[in-house]
Amino acid sequence: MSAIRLLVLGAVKQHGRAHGYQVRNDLEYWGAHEWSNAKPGSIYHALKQMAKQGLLRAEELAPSTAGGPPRVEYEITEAGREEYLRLLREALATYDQRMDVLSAAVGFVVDLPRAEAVELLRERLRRLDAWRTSVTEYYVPEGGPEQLGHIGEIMHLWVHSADAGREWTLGLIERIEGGAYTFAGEGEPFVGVLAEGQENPYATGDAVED
Amino acid sequence: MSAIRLLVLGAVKQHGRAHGYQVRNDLEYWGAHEWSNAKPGSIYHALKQMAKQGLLRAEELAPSTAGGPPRVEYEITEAGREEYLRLLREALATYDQRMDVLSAAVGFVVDLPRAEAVELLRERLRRLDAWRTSVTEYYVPEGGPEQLGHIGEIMHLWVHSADAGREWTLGLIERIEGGAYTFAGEGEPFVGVLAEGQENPYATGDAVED
DNA sequence: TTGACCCTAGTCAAATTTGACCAGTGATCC
DNA sequence: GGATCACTGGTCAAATTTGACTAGGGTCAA
Repeated sequence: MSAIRLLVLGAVKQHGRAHGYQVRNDLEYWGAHEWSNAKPGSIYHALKQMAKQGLLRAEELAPSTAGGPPRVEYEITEAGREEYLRLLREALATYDQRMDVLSAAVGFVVDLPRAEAVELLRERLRRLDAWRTSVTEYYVPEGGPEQLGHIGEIMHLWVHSADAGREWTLGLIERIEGGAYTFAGEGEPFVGVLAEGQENPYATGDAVED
Repeated sequence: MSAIRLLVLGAVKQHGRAHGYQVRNDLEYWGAHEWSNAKPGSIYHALKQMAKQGLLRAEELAPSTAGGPPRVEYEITEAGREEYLRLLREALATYDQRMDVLSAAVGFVVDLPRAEAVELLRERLRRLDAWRTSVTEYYVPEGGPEQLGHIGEIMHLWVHSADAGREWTLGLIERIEGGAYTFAGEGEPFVGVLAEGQENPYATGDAVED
């Protein structure tokens, strides 16, 4: 699973109604072009595809404001809302060592109730531990890890990465349980989209290197 | 960059001469189907594509041993060898937070001279540090990180991940400088391919979960 | 006033990736 | 002795991703 569907669904949902360029702009505002595969082609493709699958409702507008091809505005459907939550839950709970998916999920995590967010992160911990165990048990030959030669370094990398992921997840759980942030049903949600006409402070900056 | 080209080039190179299924088997032996996008379709596609680009030399054989479509055997060309080294060096030095690419690179690192491997890992450290700095500098708003709300957790994740990557890289450099493993030009290289007829101890096991 | 840019809003072909499927061969089971 | 299952060695269509390109309009200085 790539992060693009989650990002695009989330952007359309937060906007209420958006055309491709707005989504593209939001993702740039979030810096997503730096840490995910949010290229224009991918975004427009995802929009069209999800509209075809009933996750979004598309409405073609006349090319009024400017020249160029006619714009299409999208709204999220009920099925899209469900898919959004499904993707979000999956991204939080699974350990697939993909920072882009996890980053996107963290950005949307407050769309869930606080208790559920914590429960999903705990599930993440369980899967991380299971993975760590299976790596150490499964890939260690009888003669000890030295038998593997430099290949053992790959295992080392994985275990190290699992431990780092564990630590970060624990910290996040702690902060959430400690009352940080505003989750679903707790008041004014955090707004992360650009209003119409608002300039993007992060646009085309001398940004994070790829 | 995905890891598939590096993996396939490396497999063909180690084999000297290999057909698609052998490559597929080697990658499974290395567990690559667990941690990279090494599906059959990707492997066969990469072989054909790289043959078209002159990185591999293809030779069609009669469908002798078994039925089914005629097999194609591949050998690495000089251009392929250069591309292999280029991909390997790039994968070691760049910080793109993709575990699959890094894992593949670690698996092949002993194809380089020891000193070069260390130098590439040092470059990796430099880029990691640069990334960490740009994240903390660029994404912190004037009012302090609290302004970001839960979005700050994404930054937190990145910094945490950069620090973990730094630590692992430092450890690896230390072990390599301490004389571990056998690098290019230092004697018998580590053999990581399945000989003809050798059974694959890791095939279709109850493997690491995805 | 025109040429050099940038901004908006996308399109498109090519490359890659996914996941399902296919067609022989050989072994095993009952 | 026929069914079935696993292994070998792939193919193929569909989905996705990439990266370059398009086209109209505005701005701004020479």
